[in-house]
Amino acid sequence: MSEHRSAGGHSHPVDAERVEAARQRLISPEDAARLSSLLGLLADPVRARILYALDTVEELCVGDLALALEASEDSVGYGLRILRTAGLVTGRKAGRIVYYRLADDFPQPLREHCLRRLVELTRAPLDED
Amino acid sequence: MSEHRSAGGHSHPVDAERVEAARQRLISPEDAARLSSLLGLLADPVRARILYALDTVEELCVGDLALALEASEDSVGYGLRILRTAGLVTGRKAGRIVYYRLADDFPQPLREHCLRRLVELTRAPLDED
DNA sequence: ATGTTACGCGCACACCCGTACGGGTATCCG
DNA sequence: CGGATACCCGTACGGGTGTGCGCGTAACAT
Repeated sequence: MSEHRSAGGHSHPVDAERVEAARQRLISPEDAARLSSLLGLLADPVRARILYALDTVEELCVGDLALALEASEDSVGYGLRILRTAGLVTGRKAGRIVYYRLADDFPQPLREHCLRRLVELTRAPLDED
Repeated sequence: MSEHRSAGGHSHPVDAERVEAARQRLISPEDAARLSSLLGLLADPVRARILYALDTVEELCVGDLALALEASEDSVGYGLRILRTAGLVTGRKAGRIVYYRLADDFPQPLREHCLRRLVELTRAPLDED
């Protein structure tokens, strides 16, 4: 059998029950893709810090944000572009200054769980690498 | 001014107060890196589905996992390697079969919030692209 | 009007990541 | 034993990703 051994390792289950159980309660590839792309937005130190900062002070312009994070204005600008494209942040333009804040429809669970609680997780990592 | 314009867009804050407020309650780059690399593990449909599957049926071997997810055994194997390296899953070897499950010290907040609750978020996405 | 500031944008670069493929090892079956 | 199975590993490759740089634009200051 020299097809694509891609999905053809073994054809018959070892634990047919569990396989079936897993199949029923499984998340679809589409949902997984959505979830992944959403979490992927936090999978970058700069973006994560941006969101966390905006969660605490609610409004900041690009320069001040870069200043607060001690990051390059370029990377902050790029991060904001990604987040803006994804619809997680919005920009209020006042003169030549653009004030960014979390979008009104910012996913509350994401805000609550990933931004606020998971941070504490990373702050108390007793072991790991 | 032809230095690195990296961190030197503007030198004086616009909202000195907010900048200071953000600075104090900020997450360090290290914490952000930890959080990001952790969430980055979920930023892949295959890995996310693997973890979710293992969260529901608690134990599965590689082949059955690939079978349940209808994914290639290669990608599942690769995903498991990443997760195993990160310490999120462990493998119990029984004969030639390796049964995987979530690690004992699997971050509970991650399990609770990202795996279980955030999935519901993706299932009721009112808009987004 | 002229220069400066604040920000966006596009380009080029290096880099990481997931996939596919070919092997390799240990186990089970006949 | 010998062959098939279940899985792991290393490699090569295409594609996506973050960064730095220059330039453009709009707004403010002088």
